[in-house]
Amino acid sequence: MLLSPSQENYLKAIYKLQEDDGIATNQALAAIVEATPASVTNMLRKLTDTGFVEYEAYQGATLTSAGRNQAVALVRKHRLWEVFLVDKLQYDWDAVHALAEELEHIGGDELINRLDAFLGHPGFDPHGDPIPNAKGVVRARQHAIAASEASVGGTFVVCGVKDSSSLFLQHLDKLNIALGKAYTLKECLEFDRSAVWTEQGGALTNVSNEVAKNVLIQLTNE
Amino acid sequence: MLLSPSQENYLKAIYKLQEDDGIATNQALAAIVEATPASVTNMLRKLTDTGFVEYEAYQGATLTSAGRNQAVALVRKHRLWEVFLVDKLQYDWDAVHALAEELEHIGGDELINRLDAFLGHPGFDPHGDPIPNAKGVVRARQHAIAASEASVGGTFVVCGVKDSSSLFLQHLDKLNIALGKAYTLKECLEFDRSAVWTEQGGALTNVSNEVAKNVLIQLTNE
DNA sequence: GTTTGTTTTTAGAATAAACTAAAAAAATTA
DNA sequence: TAATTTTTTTAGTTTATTCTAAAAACAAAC
Repeated sequence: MLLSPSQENYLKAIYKLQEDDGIATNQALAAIVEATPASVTNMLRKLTDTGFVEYEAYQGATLTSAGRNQAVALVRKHRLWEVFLVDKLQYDWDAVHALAEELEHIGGDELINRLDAFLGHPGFDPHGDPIPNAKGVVRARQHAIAASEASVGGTFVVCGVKDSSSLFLQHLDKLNIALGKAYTLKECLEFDRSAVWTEQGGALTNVSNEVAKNVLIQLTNE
Repeated sequence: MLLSPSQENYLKAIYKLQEDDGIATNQALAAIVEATPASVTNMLRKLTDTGFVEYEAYQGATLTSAGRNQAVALVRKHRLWEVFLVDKLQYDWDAVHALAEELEHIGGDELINRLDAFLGHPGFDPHGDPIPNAKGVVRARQHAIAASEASVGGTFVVCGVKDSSSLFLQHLDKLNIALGKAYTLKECLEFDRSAVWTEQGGALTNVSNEVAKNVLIQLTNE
């Protein structure tokens, strides 16, 4: 069964919503695929007919296993292309999403498996999100929590972001926060719930709670 | 002005026909873009309205300079992606056309210029066709003639193909003929106009006239 | 438990790109 | 030149995806 780019985007959107919220409502889907709720109803019909989605009026959409396979394959393609763009073409991590969004619809398994091999079978994309393998298995990020959950004195490594919008990623660039960097949480400021992080080198960074909530970290025992 | 993949394909087709035959007829276009002549008429209208094509009923289509710029940019994208697929992803040269056909519609100048740099600014694609530079300048292949034009005793290097269909390229693979290889034309056989080529190493290859007409060579003075 | 408000669906229409079949123009042949 | 063939265009449909506006269903609040 061959899917159009548009249909693929719907499957990806349903997948994302199911992962995040458990339920894919019509309106949430409309926001993601940038269409009206009426268009979403239409497309869900079609995807139900072709067996990728289960959907009953007013009940929201669920992926069938065929649908989930497609969605995971798309996530894999998206994230591998992002790795390519950052690692090989030197793009900044905040600039790759839109291009990967186009590239993910190209070719089939052959292309993406070759790309995967060329990139050295990376486990994570430039935002720290795990890359499903060729069989569609998504390895969960272990021990990742939001930086806002850390306790004073704790040490951690930045391993991902919750928000991967350009705006947020550029903000992290300005704060000089990047994946893989290690910090100690020095203190939490009562006034605005912002935090002070120190790098190994000693540099101080003031991190707002809004930012900390969207940075994923792994605690280190040291 | 933003063009759809379909519109881009028409521009590329007109460009190709103008280069090869001088004139882009409705029917020839239909064959290339795989549509009916009626659909071609429709699209030529639209492309005329948007200023990429000059077209009057029954007179065939011509690219405006805007149209030619677009077409050359597409050729550049197509050929650079082919280099990527062969050099980096280890595809065979007969397998890359279809994928490049999809990839060429992705992204803009930024992406393709980064890809170009990553590949080391290649001058030719895997079939020996020249790659237009970022300014749209297409360097002509110098001294290239069809292998069928060589004279007995002459030495030459294979530098391209006229036919880049999968079928033909796979045939060349079977004959062990590849770009960059040097041969001497040993003899021409009267009976079926086939030729005998010898490699430096001494290996003999029997080449039909049909094949020789589609292999491009550069004569070497030795 | 009505009323109010939100979400979803229906119904009908728009757009892009393709199609078929028939008419018109151009090219070729007799 | 007239007749025939080929090519191109016109006219009217089709398909996929989207839209708007109105109706229906659901959820919440009084």
